[in-house]
Amino acid sequence: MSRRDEVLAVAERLLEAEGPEAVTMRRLAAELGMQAPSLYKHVRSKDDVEAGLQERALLQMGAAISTAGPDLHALAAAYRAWATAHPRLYRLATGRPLRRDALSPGVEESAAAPVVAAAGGDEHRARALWALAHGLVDLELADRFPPGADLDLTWRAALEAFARPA
Amino acid sequence: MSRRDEVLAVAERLLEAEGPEAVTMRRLAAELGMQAPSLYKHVRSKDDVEAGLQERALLQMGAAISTAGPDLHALAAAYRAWATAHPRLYRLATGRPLRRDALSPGVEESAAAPVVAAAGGDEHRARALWALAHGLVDLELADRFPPGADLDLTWRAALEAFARPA
DNA sequence: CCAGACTGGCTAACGCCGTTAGCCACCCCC
DNA sequence: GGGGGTGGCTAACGGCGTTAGCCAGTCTGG
Repeated sequence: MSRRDEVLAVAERLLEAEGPEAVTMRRLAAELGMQAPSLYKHVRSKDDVEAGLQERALLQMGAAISTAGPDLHALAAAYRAWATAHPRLYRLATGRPLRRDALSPGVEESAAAPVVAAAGGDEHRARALWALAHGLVDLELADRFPPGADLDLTWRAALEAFARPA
Repeated sequence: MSRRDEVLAVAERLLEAEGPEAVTMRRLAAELGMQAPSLYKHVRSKDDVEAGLQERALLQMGAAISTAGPDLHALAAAYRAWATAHPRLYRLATGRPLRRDALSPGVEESAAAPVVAAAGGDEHRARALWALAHGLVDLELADRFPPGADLDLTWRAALEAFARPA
């Protein structure tokens, strides 16, 4: 585990526990028992830290949903479960543009593969399904749905549209 | 137009023209020909400014999509058109939690009404449709789709699932 | 007609932020 | 045993949101 990964691990823990405003260079450094400028020996910038968190999120999420198999409902459940278990990491990862050049090769594809499989290989259907899941999660995490709405039912209604054969 | 609304108008213009990092209290003040602390005579905090922008976005977007009528494709096109015409305002508005207490009453409902209508009155279908549109827009604005993907086709594929009768 | 309050500007300052420059102790290898 | 890389440190800069405190103008009630 490189020093950079240690920083990222601390950042992830801090982000999830106390929210994005707690993830400052000074705080990260303190958590690692050092001073803020020393962080720059392991990490290029704060943006670099966030890019690292984004990649971590992609990896974790890809792993989580690839265990679900090709069933649409199982896949959706896994997606939703991971996102709500790591809400701040999810929002940080999807909230910033994807830096493909800073990403280890293959990460993006392997995270997308289960979705494409569940969509029967149709890339447009896969993207639509992904967008549906992301939209539901994102709106839920941003408290956009009226309080008391039964989101289980909403997910069922949403997936039914996709499950129905053409 | 109250002084607060003037601040919000400048903030919106600045946000869309130069991005969120340009919307600072000092910059806003300069744009209005005053010093930063004077802003606090018209606005409670920067968070208050962002809440105001969120409400503005909701109002504008509600107006934009209510002109589309009950047709699913027209509604989706209007939604997508507004979001891509005001990408940073869209992301700011959906990126922060909805402060219902700071919202003029009725704003949320009237923005949601066209979607519910297009979904045939089914609230779960309406939320799913909303999430689908939001997800597509949000992922596109965050550069998550592979470059070169034909998003028009993706939107068509997505809407077909919802248009198909049960 | 004038006194008082209210409005809306100002300067100075605080504590935080990310980041850079420059320094130095340690350790490993030739 | 000396040289260079590694990984800490302090000091500092400019920018951020925000507060305190001040004051000129205006408007209003007696």
